[in-house]
Amino acid sequence: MPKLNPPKGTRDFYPDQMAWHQHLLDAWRRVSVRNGFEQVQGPVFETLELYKVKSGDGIVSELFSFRRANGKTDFALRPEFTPTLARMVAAKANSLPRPIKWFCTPNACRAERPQRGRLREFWQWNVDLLGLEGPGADAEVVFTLLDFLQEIGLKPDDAKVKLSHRDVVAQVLAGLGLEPERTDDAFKLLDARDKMEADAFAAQAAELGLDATAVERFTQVSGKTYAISDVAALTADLGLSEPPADLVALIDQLTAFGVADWCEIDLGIVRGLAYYTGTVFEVHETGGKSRALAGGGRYDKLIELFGGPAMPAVGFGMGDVVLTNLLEDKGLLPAELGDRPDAFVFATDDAGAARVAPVVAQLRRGQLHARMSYKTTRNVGKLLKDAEKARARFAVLVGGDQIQTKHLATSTQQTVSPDQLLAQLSPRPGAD
RNA sequence: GUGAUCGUAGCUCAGUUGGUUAGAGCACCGGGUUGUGAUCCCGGGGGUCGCGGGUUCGAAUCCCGUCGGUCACCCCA
Repeated sequence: MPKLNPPKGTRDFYPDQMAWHQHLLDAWRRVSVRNGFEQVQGPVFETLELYKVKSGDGIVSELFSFRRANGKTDFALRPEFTPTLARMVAAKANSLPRPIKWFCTPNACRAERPQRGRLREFWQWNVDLLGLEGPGADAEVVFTLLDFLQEIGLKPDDAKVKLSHRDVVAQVLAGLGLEPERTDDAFKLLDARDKMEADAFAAQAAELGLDATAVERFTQVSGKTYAISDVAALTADLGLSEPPADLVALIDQLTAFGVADWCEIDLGIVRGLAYYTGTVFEVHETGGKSRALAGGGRYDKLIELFGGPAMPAVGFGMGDVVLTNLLEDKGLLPAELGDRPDAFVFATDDAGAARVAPVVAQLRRGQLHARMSYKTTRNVGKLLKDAEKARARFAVLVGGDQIQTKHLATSTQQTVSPDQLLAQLSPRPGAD
């Protein structure tokens, strides 16, 4: 038998890792729900065709695609959730109450070589708000994202939402003399900016037909971030007579949601995707060079593209890999996340051994998380140590003639009758 | 797909110019100290040195190849 390794770029979740993974999924869900989003789910594979709608044939090499033996249909493991979401919304667009506020936390697979922050299988939190126009929807989605970052222990010093707006950037570029049909090329160049030498960037900008002054202004502005309160400086640097209305409206809404201190403006953010139509944003670690923690924006034409009615939409995705890396670096990964037992039951003498199973059964039927020792030793010290290691709230010492409970945090020990046991061990609000 | 770098026990590592049956600490498992979370003691499982060739009387050690991990490029929905 050859070595059976997990496939490249996938992870096995042993109990320790699974405890964190579940904690993360729970946090994503908790934050989504309190922000008014409903959970959805779709298939882990779709027809290959679905993934070509948005991304074209070029996407195929990045997918795990397959065909059944003797089958005629090509399928692919989902590389992202958005096509599924668009398909689901398009299919029932006219019967769904609006706005549509959905979230999900699916896994996704991409056939790329793994590296830091990117694996071949990952989990991604998707939050989408459809059927609602205007910057208020954009801001609510951004608020939800920030609500999570705060929930997980991050502060505005740790990470920032970099906001931009495609129309504003396009407007600025036009003002600098860019031909409208070259706007997409300019977006691509902006997206690649961080990985280019300054003069190479300037040279390519010049190729777009911008003159020297325009290139300089464009370079300067796209490489700079502005505090959300500093739109005046941005306006001046852009040489505009008044602040861009779209940006001002968005800022006003974010301020109303109380998250201005998390946000900054960075017109260099355009996102690679061609389908974004307005607001775009990414979350980055402050000062960090790692890839974006999350990214999203407005995609008002997408539902149409998938055969649905015209419907405005805004959303974002956040992967588990980069986030976990960041939290690990910052020491924010919580320790001891596993499920704590309410009781750890063991026998203190041979007569007690026969009574362990009934006690455990009673506790479990009473909704308690009860574990027991599988050891034959009657060494109470050792067994208590096991109870402690299991992080149980109570040890239950079962002897032939009595049952004792020991609250491990306080070392309070008392003898209880069998019919009192369940009530005594049941968690009370406010207690541990 | 391109490039760099690393592979000895679950983890961190040791292993002398190549030389008997490859070691330690921690972790894990069982037991003891006639028992209450410490300390201590005894015992145990676990490695074909990533894998495959080659050189050699002899390879964890030298050479070649390959696989895997990590990082960067491409791409990033």
